[in-house]
Amino acid sequence: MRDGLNIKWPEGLKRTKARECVLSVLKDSNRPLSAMEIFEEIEGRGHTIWLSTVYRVLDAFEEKGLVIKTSLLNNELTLYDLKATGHRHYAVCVECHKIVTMTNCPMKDFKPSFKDDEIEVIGHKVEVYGYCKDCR
Amino acid sequence: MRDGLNIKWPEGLKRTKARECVLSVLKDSNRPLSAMEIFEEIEGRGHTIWLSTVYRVLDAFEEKGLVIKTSLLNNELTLYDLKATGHRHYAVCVECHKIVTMTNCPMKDFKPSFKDDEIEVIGHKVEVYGYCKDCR
DNA sequence: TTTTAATTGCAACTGATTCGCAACTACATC
DNA sequence: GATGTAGTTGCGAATCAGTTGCAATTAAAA
Repeated sequence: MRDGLNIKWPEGLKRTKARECVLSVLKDSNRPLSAMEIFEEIEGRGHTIWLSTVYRVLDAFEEKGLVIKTSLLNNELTLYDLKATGHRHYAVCVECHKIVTMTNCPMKDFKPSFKDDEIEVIGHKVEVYGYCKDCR
Repeated sequence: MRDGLNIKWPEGLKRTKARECVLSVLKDSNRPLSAMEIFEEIEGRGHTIWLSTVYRVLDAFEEKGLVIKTSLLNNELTLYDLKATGHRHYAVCVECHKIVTMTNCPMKDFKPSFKDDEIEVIGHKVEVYGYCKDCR
């Protein structure tokens, strides 16, 4: 559960039960979730939804900038989180796949330089992997 | 084509035609390649190979530490490169998917801090995205 | 209340990757 | 050089996360 997120319903999206459910699950989670986890949480709360609908809702939310999609561990994990939680990076335990939020960002004050072209940078992704307390 | 890579044949792997082909294609490329690109390049050179074999060879090479597998753009791209080219990161053009090598690393001299756990860091991945010269 | 475009339920599909297994081959041994 | 055999590959079938098509449903504008 997280409070203090100021989330406005994205313009142009109808307020449907499926979308409310997905948004609510994301709000209540303190970590990014996979589509399957979101699906199971919604079912667990006694609602009915289809996994394909979860994907479609997440796509729509991502397009509206409400949600960020992140893949970790070379595609083993694809996770979704509210953008309102702010710019952040994650560390993944290679053993148990626990996700730990990083509280700083290496790209702050860093200027990438390139070899054969000059890239106009619009974003970046940082992923740290290692062992969590329980797994080492 | 790249010279100066000191690559020794990994211990415990038989020297087969399929593996020689894959290794040679990786050596000759100046950028990371997808399994499909490697497959097509081998076919283009007049050899025969199966895509599943390419995957198996790449897996074996990765396990032996000869090759590094990297996924970019949330799984849109999965690429393989020789580890001998050294520690490096890539920038991807979100438009044309051109891959540009970064010549520096933001994680050098950076100490990540974590929120709910202490991760023993064993590695990291950095991905920069933006627009290349041709696409902006 | 009516209208209608957006959304969902549902099932079938896709594309990248993996798997199973028989046939083959590199290479150690005779 | 011939032989044995564990490791490898050819080949196709299977898998699996995610996507798509379409008819039925629904939010919300009129």
